[in-house]
Amino acid sequence: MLVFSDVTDLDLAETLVCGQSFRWILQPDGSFAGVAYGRSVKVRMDGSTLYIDGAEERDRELWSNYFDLSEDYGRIRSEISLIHPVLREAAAYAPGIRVLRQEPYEALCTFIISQNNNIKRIKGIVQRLCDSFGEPLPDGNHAFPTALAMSSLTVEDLAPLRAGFRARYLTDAAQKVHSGEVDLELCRTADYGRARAELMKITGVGVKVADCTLLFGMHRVEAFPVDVWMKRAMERLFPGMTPDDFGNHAGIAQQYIFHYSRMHPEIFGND
DNA sequence: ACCCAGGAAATTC
DNA sequence: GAATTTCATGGG
Repeated sequence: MLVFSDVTDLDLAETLVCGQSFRWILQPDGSFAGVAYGRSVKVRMDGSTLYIDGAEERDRELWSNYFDLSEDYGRIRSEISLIHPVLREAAAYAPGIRVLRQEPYEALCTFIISQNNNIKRIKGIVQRLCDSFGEPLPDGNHAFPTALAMSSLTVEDLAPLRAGFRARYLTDAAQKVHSGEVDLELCRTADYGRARAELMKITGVGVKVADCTLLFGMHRVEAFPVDVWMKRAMERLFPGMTPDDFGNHAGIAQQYIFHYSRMHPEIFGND
């Protein structure tokens, strides 16, 4: 059991099941069970104390990194709140959202799966992908499969996932990442346009999936993914503004806006 | 039966 | 080149 005290600006429900990660499952006792970096754990908060059950002391840095605990989200909220009053309201609405630092290849695959899909079904496909091809862990869960493990699979092998037309996108991603044709490490440091173009070499990766991969897998917080929800939110809440107007923490602003929009569907109703 | 879902490729105009 | 259609699958 790992314990982090004095944790602020973290709400597990807002952060783990709001559509940035697809492997966390709410348990009957209120904790969240999930796997990251090949570690299967259950996490819960009590006040400002974060408990990670099943984690080892030597992984303290790994989990601190995963939850981005060294970042001061209060300061970031203050800064982005100056950009627009509605952004201030969205950030204040769910101040416990953090941008997780997920594994790059996992973020890539899960957001390939996400296209023209809904979160519930995305989770099911990801679950079957891990159970079928991920390394088994001591408690029966499975790590996210590596690009190596997936590189030898065919679309027929992936049929049980019921991923539909996305199956061939996954095999293409696995092969290009494993071969090095697509360099995920380069995407961490290259200038943004270059990083995005690198990911878009993969069939099935367009601007939006690339932006999500960069934001959630490489922690490129300048990314501002625009999906159907964000497009509506931009039109209704931020008319005339573009992603460039949201600053160097645009990705964090995006998460506040995305969550706020989904929690207020009436904003977009019958015009 | 119809529409939509954290889009992108394929086709058509 | 820009606009439209198609792509599997499942739930409402």
